[in-house]
Amino acid sequence: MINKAIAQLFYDMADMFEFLGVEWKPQAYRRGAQNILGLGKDLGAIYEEEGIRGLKAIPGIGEAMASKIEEYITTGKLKTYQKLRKKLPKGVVELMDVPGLGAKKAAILHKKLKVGTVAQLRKAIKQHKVAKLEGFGPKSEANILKGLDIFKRKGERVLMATVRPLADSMVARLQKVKGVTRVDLAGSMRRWRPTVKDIDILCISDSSKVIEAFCGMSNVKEVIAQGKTKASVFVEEGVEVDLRVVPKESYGAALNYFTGSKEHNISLRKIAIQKGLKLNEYGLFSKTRAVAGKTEKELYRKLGLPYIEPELREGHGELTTHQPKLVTLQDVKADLQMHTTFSDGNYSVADMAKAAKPLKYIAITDHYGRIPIANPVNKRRFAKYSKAIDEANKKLRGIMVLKGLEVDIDKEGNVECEPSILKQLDYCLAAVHRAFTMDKKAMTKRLCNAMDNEYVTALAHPTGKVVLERDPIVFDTKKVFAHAAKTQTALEINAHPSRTDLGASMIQEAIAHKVKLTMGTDSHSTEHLRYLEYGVRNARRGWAEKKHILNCLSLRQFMKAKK
DNA sequence: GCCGTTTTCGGCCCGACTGTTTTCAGTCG
Ligand SMILES: Nc1nc2c(ncn2[C@H]2C[C@H](O)[C@@H](COP(=O)(O)OP(=O)(O)OP(=O)(O)O)O2)c(=O)[nH]1
Ligand SMILES: [Mg+2]
Ligand SMILES: [Mg+2]
Ligand SMILES: [Zn+2]
Repeated sequence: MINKAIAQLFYDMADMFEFLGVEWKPQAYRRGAQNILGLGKDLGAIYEEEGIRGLKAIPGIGEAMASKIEEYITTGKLKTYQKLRKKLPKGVVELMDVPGLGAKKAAILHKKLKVGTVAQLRKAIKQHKVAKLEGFGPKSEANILKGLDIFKRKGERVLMATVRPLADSMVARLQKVKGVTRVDLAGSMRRWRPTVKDIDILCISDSSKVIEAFCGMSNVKEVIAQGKTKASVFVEEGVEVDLRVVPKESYGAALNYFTGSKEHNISLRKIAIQKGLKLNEYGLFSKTRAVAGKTEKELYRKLGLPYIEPELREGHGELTTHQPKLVTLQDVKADLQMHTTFSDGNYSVADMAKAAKPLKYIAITDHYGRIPIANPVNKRRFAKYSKAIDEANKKLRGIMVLKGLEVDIDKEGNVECEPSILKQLDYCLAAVHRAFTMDKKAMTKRLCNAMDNEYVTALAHPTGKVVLERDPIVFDTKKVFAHAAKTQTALEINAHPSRTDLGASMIQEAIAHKVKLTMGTDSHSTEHLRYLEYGVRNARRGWAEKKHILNCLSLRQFMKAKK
């Protein structure tokens, strides 16, 4: 999709406008970018079908941005962006990425000291030139250095799954503090974003004692800010943790505020204004009288809205689109991707099956083919593999093991496995494991060819991305999703946190194309089976319902419904 | 730059914490 590229250009333009002190355009461009990301439909397709008018129908996109989108679609360039960029090279705007430096201060540094990069900023501080500037002082220098050396750069993110245990333990520690009656994870963690910038924790307490306890925790390396109602710390684990403390009667409003997203919050606050009310983290107010605040449900109701699930609160149309009943973990009856000692897994077929209960069925999908690193099953070892699954099924009670494989797709889209083997499978995953960079057209053809194979049940981790590490492969989503629907090939929601593939927006797009989805944890050990919850949360973020995911079916129905 | 059944002009979410500002701007959530 071209959407991401255009949204990024708009975000960059917003930063540059902000740096230049231009009013309102930053907000406007960010809103436009945000809404483009939440579209679930390709801008190119919209332009093709409905032209400029279609583009202007997108909220936050008017004359100016629509014609910029048109320019980018037709020429692949954006003149306004290039002009701005010429004036403000990346290094200059990146000054705003230093914690504590915003547009105003960055602009002063650039203007008065000719600082154009982070390295030059460091040098200026060493010469104590910064402290002499108006609006700066000795503490500013120290804080900027801290920001550079200790804290993360703005926008730097970590995998949510890696910090979740830390977050849970900090919640548990806060629950033990005297006077604290409730603690919740909030922010992007409560929304189950695959990556997070920080850990946000909300608690109820009438005293600010909890703030002292929080800032004094053993893993706190640096206290960034500490006040009466909130504090921010940087912990040894290398992440920022924000705590917000409110009284009981504000808890619903505060949980809503701190869960976000920012865009969702702003939309709710605008609705409040329209109703002559005011919404903040303490409650919903008519003049000074609280109309709601204790619970989130009450808050949404008083705003005339249904309760919105946290996973949907991204400012992606959740207030104007009917919210379906989203899939839940209990709906999922099976885990459809995992590995055993037959390839690169650490446990036997029976071990994985027993650990996967109370699921009703699983697919063992060991690697097949030639990648030596994954110790793949091959033609010679397949009989033994097949027999092991049959034997396990004879002994197992309450869970059924499907015979699967994860086979490679070659550059042309051929599935690298003999039909004589494929036809013995209950469930065949095909995946791109090499040659990730290809021409878009060729990649699209490659995936469509693979789906033409009558034995391929689903494409595993369809985009091949590794979160924060490897970019997705590039293909024409419209063509691939249409072909998946046509050939009845399912697309996988790989639940492993570092895959999260398909991701939320593509899940939404796939559903719009009537594509069937499957879900698998890609477990290589029994420990990984719990990642199924991440898969479900990701599916919910993609607005998926039970009916969209094949492994919500009973085994019998699943066998009938799959390709 | 975008938007509107009370507006085509005048708004655009609202509050906490920090530092050098002697009364509040900047940054952030
Ligand atoms: N009303 C309002 N709320 C905000 C604003 N910025 C942040 N919040 C709220 C919503 C956020 O979800 C919550 C936590 O802020 P964070 O900066 O930690 O963002 P969030 O956790 O959503 O994402 P992250 O993964 O941390 O980048 O605070 C804002 O400008 N206005
Ligand atoms: Mg956060
Ligand atoms: Mg935060
Ligand atoms: Zn794979």
